[in-house]
Amino acid sequence: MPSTSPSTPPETSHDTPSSGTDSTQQPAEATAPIVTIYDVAKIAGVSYATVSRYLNGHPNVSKASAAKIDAAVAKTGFAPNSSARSLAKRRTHIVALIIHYNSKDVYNDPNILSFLDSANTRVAEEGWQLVTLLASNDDATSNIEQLVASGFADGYILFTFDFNDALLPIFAKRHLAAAISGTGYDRKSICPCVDVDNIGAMAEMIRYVLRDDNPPADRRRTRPAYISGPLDMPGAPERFTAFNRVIAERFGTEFEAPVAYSPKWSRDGGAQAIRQWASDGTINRIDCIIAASDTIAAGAIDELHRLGRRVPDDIAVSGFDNSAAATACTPQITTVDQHIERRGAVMADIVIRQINGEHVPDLTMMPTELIVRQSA
Amino acid sequence: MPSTSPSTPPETSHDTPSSGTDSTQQPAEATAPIVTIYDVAKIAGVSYATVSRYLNGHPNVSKASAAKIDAAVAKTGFAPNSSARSLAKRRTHIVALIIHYNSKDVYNDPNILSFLDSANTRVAEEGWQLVTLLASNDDATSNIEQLVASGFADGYILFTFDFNDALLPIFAKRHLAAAISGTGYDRKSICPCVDVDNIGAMAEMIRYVLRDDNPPADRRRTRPAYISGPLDMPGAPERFTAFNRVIAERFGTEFEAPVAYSPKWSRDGGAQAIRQWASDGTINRIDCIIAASDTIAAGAIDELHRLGRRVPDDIAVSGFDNSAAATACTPQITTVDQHIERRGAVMADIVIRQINGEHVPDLTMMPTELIVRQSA
DNA sequence: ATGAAAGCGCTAACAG
DNA sequence: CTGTTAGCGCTTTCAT
Repeated sequence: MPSTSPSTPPETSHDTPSSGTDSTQQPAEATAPIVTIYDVAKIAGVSYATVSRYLNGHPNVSKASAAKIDAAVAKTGFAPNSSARSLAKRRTHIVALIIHYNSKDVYNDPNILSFLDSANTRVAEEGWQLVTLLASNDDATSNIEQLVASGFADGYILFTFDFNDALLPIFAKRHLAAAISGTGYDRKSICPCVDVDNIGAMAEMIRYVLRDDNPPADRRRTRPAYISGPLDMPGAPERFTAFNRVIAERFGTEFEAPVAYSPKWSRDGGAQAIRQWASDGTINRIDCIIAASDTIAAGAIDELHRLGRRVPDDIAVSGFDNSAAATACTPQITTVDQHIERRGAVMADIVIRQINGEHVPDLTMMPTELIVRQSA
Repeated sequence: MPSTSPSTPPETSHDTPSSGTDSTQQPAEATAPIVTIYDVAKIAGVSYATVSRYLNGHPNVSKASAAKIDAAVAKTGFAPNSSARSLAKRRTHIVALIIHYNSKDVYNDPNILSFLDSANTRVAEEGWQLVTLLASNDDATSNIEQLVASGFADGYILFTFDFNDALLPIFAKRHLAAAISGTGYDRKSICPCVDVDNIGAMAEMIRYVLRDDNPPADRRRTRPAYISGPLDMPGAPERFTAFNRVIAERFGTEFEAPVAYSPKWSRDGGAQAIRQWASDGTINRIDCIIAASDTIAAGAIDELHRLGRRVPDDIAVSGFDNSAAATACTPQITTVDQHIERRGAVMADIVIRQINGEHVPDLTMMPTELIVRQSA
């Protein structure tokens, strides 16, 4: 009876639970009874190839079969096993978003969640799945490295990598569908970048803060200072360059503006800069602060308040990002909107197109917008 | 020569790229040449079963073979395909963390990232992979439903589901390894819960705010008001219950304290409550506000400042969570630390233990801590 | 339109 | 210690 040829594949455990006597109710607890495509085929009375075809939307399946299959699927609650499917199709239909941060720093970036949501939505539209991997320590990072090498996903979105990131080499080596946020990496050897024109946008902001056509003469800002973001992370060097350029152009190359370096994109970095400037007297020689991000600006404003300075009356402060920190602050922060909530979708799109074999640009620049509020 | 018996399996495309002449450099571009365990076996000169054994840390592999395999792996950059591995082992080694939020609300929850980091670290320790799925819209949610049914992960951590969540039924139906954050679901039918004693913790806070042993007599708070979180989400009902109880116990059951309902766990909800109370005069009849979360408290404080009220001099405000919002505020917020940064690890642990077949408690309560700062 | 057969890349008994 | 033999559950020619 068991003809050696697998006309219906190996009848191992595949058999509807109790095909006949359903008397002895098992003690339950058992792992969910795996229902396979063979079970469905048997119940529907068609070959499993037909079930597969139907489920994958192939044209040639009769209405009769379709109906029977629908019924069987409904009855069994069948869902095709994702590993088996991926193995057979050599496509996982997964796009992985890798967030690389040194653990606690993650919390300082108010942009992450909106970026994530944006990418998630775009990928979901495609019927694929976005999964987020958090590389926040060495363990996690090396696991992820392994995962990437194992073909876990069809494409990758890289977020917040510093220039020396341990994960970068694997993307440089293997030719994977990917996109990275920010420029300044050794671009050719990695993957397509998406960024904003940090230099242009920051320059616009600084010119706005230093504007002399608008406010009353006694409010014109002439003594600027800068708080930089971490220079080993994308965006920070460019924004700093913009500051140096505009200052040189406005006040001459010999003009020396105070500069502080925040080691992270955090409120704390902003607060520390102010404390330092307060202790060395710099604070009395400046009338506006250009901060490299909203969080840094917010931290600075907090500390200025603590020292009894009024913002913007005594000193103006500008930010960058238009993140939640900008509006949660009093006064609300004048900033640059880099539309981070669209960046995720744009990057997802670039990855998807690569997966589909399309060509994508090496560099995509997204627009920015000056948002004038009360802080500057 | 091709002996029909698959001693070395089907020699389809498996052959090291140019095994001999490496003259004609291909135009590159091609998809990464898939290197399999067969390639490694062939190069190492052993059977692929031996390679598999060695790579999976089985005891019986000779040093000689091991060395040859190491060399072959290094040479080829081989990494076992994750789909094939999962299919054969019937284990994905993936734990999925599902975050369910109505899109933009995600940004209002400052707890997410620290929770995520905590879970991520715990899962990575195990050598498994945590992946985060964001159910922020219908598309994404139904994709995730499908994914869960397809055995995408070995276990699931459920975060921020409201009581009527569309994803809950699938966990109730299939018997999956999972853990959910918060109580108040129809527990028996879903999965193990992890929570804090919201009632106890909030009661402690309220008693602290209303304390009469500590502050000068003219600062004793006797006219409390409450701003509730969204009552369809875990935690909110319990905290509200605590308020009602303590107030009744302190001032009698007929005492009516003003109550506002924030539709989300957001700053905005706190601000709106204050605006409402300002417009109807309630604001003049209260001297302390118990807010259901730090974000709500922060929004309330902002708005109070805008109205020229001093916190805590004119009115005290307390929060809950000890999130970043609590310290980013001036004055810093007196709150309850629920150690969300440990919750992720605890939940991950519960899921892992289920996967390993261990028994886990239906309900795990985590400790809380009253954090006294300046706002109350 | 549908069944049979082969195979995706890997693990895991089972014999030696 | 190692090779052989079966699958894991699904997709995809290839005939029919």
